[in-house]
Formats: sequence, structure tokens, C-alpha cells
Amino acid sequence: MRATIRDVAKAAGVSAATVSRALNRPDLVDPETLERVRKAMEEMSYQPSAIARGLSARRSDTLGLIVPGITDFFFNELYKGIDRASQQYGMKVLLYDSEHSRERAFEGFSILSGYQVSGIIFTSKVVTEDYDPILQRLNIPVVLTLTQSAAKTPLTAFRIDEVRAMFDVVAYLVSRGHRQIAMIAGKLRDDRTGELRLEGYREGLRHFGIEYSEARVEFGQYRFDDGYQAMQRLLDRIREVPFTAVCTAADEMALGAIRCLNDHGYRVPDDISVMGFDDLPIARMVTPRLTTVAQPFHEIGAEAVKWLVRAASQPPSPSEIGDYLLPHRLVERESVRSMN
Amino acid sequence: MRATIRDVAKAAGVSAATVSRALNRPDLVDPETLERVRKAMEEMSYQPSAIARGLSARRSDTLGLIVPGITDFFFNELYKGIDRASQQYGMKVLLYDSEHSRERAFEGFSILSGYQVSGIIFTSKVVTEDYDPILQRLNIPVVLTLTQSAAKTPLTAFRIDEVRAMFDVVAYLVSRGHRQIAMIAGKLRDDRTGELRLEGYREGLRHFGIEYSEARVEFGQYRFDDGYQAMQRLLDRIREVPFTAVCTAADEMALGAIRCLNDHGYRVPDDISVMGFDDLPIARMVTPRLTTVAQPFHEIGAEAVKWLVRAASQPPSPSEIGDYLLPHRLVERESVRSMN
DNA sequence: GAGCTTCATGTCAACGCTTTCATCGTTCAG
DNA sequence: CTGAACGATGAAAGCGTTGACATGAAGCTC
Repeated sequence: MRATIRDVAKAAGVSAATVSRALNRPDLVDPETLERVRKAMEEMSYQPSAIARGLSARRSDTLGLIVPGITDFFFNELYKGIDRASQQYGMKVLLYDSEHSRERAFEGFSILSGYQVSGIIFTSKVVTEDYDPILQRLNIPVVLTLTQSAAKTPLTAFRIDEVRAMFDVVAYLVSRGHRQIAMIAGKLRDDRTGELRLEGYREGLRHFGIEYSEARVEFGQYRFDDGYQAMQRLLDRIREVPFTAVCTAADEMALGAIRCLNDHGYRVPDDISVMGFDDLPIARMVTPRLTTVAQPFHEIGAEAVKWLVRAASQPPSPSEIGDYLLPHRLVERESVRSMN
Repeated sequence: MRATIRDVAKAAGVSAATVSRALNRPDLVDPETLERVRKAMEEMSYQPSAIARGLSARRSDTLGLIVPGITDFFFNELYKGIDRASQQYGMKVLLYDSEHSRERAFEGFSILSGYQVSGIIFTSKVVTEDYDPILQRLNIPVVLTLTQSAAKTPLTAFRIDEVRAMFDVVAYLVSRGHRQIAMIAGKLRDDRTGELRLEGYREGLRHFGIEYSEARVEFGQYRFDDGYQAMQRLLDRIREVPFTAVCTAADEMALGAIRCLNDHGYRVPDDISVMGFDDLPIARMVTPRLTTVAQPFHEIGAEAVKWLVRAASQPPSPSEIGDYLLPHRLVERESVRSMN
């Protein structure tokens, strides 16, 4: 049986309360006593029960993270940021994979709240109105990352300016002499992100006086195969609707697109340029290295944690709740050719 | 404030114990009462506190997972298997990233045990003798995945037959007409896996009567850049020590190697063939698609969970403890050329 | 109809902590 | 020298469950 706080107390000749204080508020205990207690803990290799502590203190020092799918490539990077920051605050992270299902996401909120998490980070799917009842009675701070809220409950979100980012992509492509720019956009259930990126693309075109054509846009669900197939469809009509560059809503789709291009004898970037989006670790590992826009995953994760920790100690004022846009960055590599 | 079991009890006009039974042993409660309790829970959107339950029942329905680094590419796949299986058993997973540090790994065991996890899955680093004291007093079942134990405490492990797998790689290469086969092996602190794969390589060569040469072997720490640099070193002496194929200890290193080859004007597989190891999702996304050996990550994760769950209900007999080898599979794609 | 089971439920003591409140010296201002 | 203030500690009451045990009402058997 593991040693309890009482065992330690007995060994150190003090009360359990003192041991507890030695752990949590060492400033309140006499240095000499502290020393004795510490030694006792050491000897018995005492490890406080996080469970008991959680029950008693009504906080668990645990954060909940709900992701749509752990196999999504961006997950690792986001998690890294979250994990690092959590550690700084002495927090653990409980992971919940909603498997892209709304029901499972709802369930995630319940389950995590059963674990008394002090906050929940919700990722990448837009929060629609049907989350409201759940959010309402949750009574736990929630923050969004890589997405935003469409629900009535005001929610803070950390993300990039998707529209602006895609605008920048177009601007970059134009600066490299491209005018016929296709797009492989993202489309998913509850996915505002995809719409925003498409919007950025359209704004970019408009800004540079290029006509928007639906025939130059295809959609995919962000995975490799989606990118491949979308490219396929674009290629099917390249005679009628030619393009020299294609921007995508995700690195993984860009990879699929490139593969498709290769399979049809096109070289990237010599014949056609391709842009990614996300700057996942793989982006620099493939040939050609992917020119893409980097999302600050680590910072986003860290900021989310920071916000949650703050919110747990004092309820955030309405002015602190909102969309926080973090800076993105265009990373130039090898998949775009300059036509100039 | 969230509703507690007592609130529900009051609303349903029963005692807390009955509500608890309604939750855990519905067969013990009168159908009519059950219905009343269920309705009350529903109305108050009652969510039992996993914390309190854990404290009282001395089990937390939680598994701990210690990984050396979440950014390791194989992590997602392993996790997927673990997560799915855990769900089946109604378990949650607590993740701990040891960041490749032995001290942090030790700490992981403590922390997780503080959360009363019913079992711990330890990944990918070999468990050396200095883990013994910790393991000893841990009193929680531990299972290894993708690695094995070198400690005194007998530990069960789920992994593939690394030696055999690498042997198969060599056999495959030989069957494609390659005789001059280089290797980019893995080397890390506490990394038995790397040694085993190297051993498989040597066994393979021996079996086919090919002389082993140290000059054809380079080491790396499994990441892209390591692969790149190792390849670089191999290339530096390709005149003196020629090779037509190189096998690697990891897909990520294979990617680095390929990039390096490309940068030096070699085409893969036309000039030089490259083999990966792991069969990560990216393996099929790159050009050329990577020929590699697939580790059954999902199964390994699932088996580990299954074992742990069983071990939690009844202490495993010594005969159940040991190395379980799961079948690997060679996946033929495009990065190896046939010389025949 | 006495004595047994059986079933459904209630009572109450944990589980291992934290946290208020009380207690007991000490110190210090006036 | 008195009383207030302070610092270090202990006692005890929870926190929200579960689980062993007790209770009481039926339903049996003979």
C-alpha cells in the first residue's frame, strides 16, 4: 500500500495538516519542521494522491483537450505547445479524441468535466449553437484553438487570421508572377476554417484584379487522398481552365496534389506551383520542400493554456473574452516557381 | 455548483447508495426506481465525479502512457490503438511526455501513480536496471511497447521482432538484386531497438554471404536531419565503399537520406534504393513512395491496453509476463529498384 | 405461522487530502 | 505588566463517491 499523508505525518511527528502545508504552503511551516517532513516524505517515497487532492481542493490541476482526431498531423505541434505550458503551471493534460463526431465532442465535455478539469481546450471544429446548453451548464472555462465560436456563449479563441493568411498566399503567388491560381479548399462538417481560407483566396484575387472562377476551386477534407482527388478534378479541366499555381488549405492536401501532379507527368514547381498551409514538420522533409504558411501552433497552444489558467483563478472579464489572432508567417521553400 | 449524487438521490427520493448502484450495478435496483433515478440524473444533467469515484473505489479507470516525445511521428499511430482499446474498456488515457529524459520518465511514473492510474504503458525506450526501484514500489502493472526490458523486474512487452524485421529487409533487397547494402542505423540513449535492427542487418548479410563492413553503416537519432547527415557521410566514401541500396531504421531518416541523395544528384530509386522502417502515414505520401516495413502500431497499442486491463483485475501469472512479438509486414512501394 | 431466503434499499464509515478554526506560545507596543 | 498580534501547529469537518453491513418487506417451505 502506498504511503498516505498520515503515514508521513506520523513518521515526522506532526499532524497531517502540517504535511499538507509543507507541500502546498511551505512558507507557513517552521523551517525545521519542514525539513523533518521533507525527509520523511523522501524516505517513504511519498507521492501525494492527485485524486484525493482533487476531491478535497475541488480542483484537479488538469486541463482537458478535445481534438477532432489525433492522427491529424497538426495535433502533435499543438499538443507540444499545450504540454509545455501546462507543465510550467504544474498541470496535466487529459486528451479526448472526438473522432470528428459532434456527439463524441459533447461527450468529451461531460467526461472531462467529470474529471474536474479546470479548463477545456477545444480544437479545430467550429463551436455551433447546439453546444450552448452544454457550455452553459459546464461551468468550466473553455478556450478554442485553431477555430472560433459561432455559438451564443462568448468563447475566447486563439487562432490565426485565416483570411489574411490566404490573402498573403495569393499575394505571394502574384508577386511570383502567377495570375492563374487554382485552389484546393477545405471542407468539413463544422469547419469554418475552410470557408475563411477560401474567403482569403477570393479577397486576394479581387485585390489583384483577377477574376474568380468556381472552376478553379475544388474541395477536400484536408487529407492526402482528398488533395490527390481534388487535384485530379482540377487537372481534368486544365485545358479549359488553365492554372500555373494552386494553393491548398493544408500541407497534407498539398502533398496529395503534388503526388497527383507527378503521376500525370507535371513537375512541381517547374510546370505547376503548389502551396501548402500549416507548415507541418513534413513540409521541409519532402521534395520539393513545401512553400507554405506557418501556423504558430506552439504559441497558440501555450496561449490557450495561459488563458485557461488565468481564467481558473479569476473569472475573465467580458473584455478578455474574444478572438485572439496570432501572427502567421509565409515560409518560402521550393514548391513555387517564379515566373518573372 | 454541479449536482452531486446526493442531489440526484434527493430528487429521486432515494439514498445516495441507490443512485450509485443505479450507475454501477443497475441489476441490483428495482426497475421502477432505476427509471426514477435515471430521470433525475437526466434532468439535473448529473455527471458523476470521476475524482470522487477514484478516491472511493481506489481505481481511476485511467491508464498512463509515457512516451519519449509526442512529436515522434509514430506516436499518433500508437496512441490511436491505445485510445480505441481504452475506450472499449471505459478507460481514459493520461499522457506523459518524458522528452527523452530518463529523469522525466521516472517522474512520469510517480506522477501517473499519483493519479491512481490502473496501469502504465511505457514506450520505446529500453527499461534499464535503474528503473527497478521505482518499478518495485510502484505496485501498478506496467507494460512496454515498441521496446523491451533490460531490468530485473520482469516486464511484459509488445513489439515486433526487430531482428527478424531487418533481416527481412535485407532479404528483400537481396531478392531485388542488391548486394552492396548500406545501413543508416538508429542510436539513442537507452535504445535497444537500434541495436536490434542493426543486428538484423548483420544477420541478413551473413545469411546471404555478404561481407559486413563498418564503413557501410552510419548512425542517427531517428530524425530527418540525422538521416540526411548519415547519408552525407555514407556518400562521402561511396567511391571506396559503394552501395546500391541503403536500409534505414526509421522512415523519417529514410526521408532525410532521400533528400540528401537528391541534393547530390542521385535519383531514388534509379541510382540508389532506400528502405524505410515503421510505415508511418507519410511513407505513402512522399515521392517516391517509401518501401518500408510496417509495424502494427494499432495492434500493439490495443494489446498493451488489453493486457493492462486484465492485469488490473487479476495479477498476471509469471507465465503471462514476457515479450509478445507481433507480426510485421514488408510494404513494397517505389523506393527500391529491382536490379534483376 | 415460524423461520428462512431473497430482494431492494438505507446507513455509515471510509478513501486521502485541504482548509477553516481553535489553541498555545511568543513577541511587542503602550 | 497587560493585551493585542503573530506564528506554528493540531483537530476536525468536509469533498463526492463506494461498499460492507443492517434493515425490512415479501415470498417460501414445511
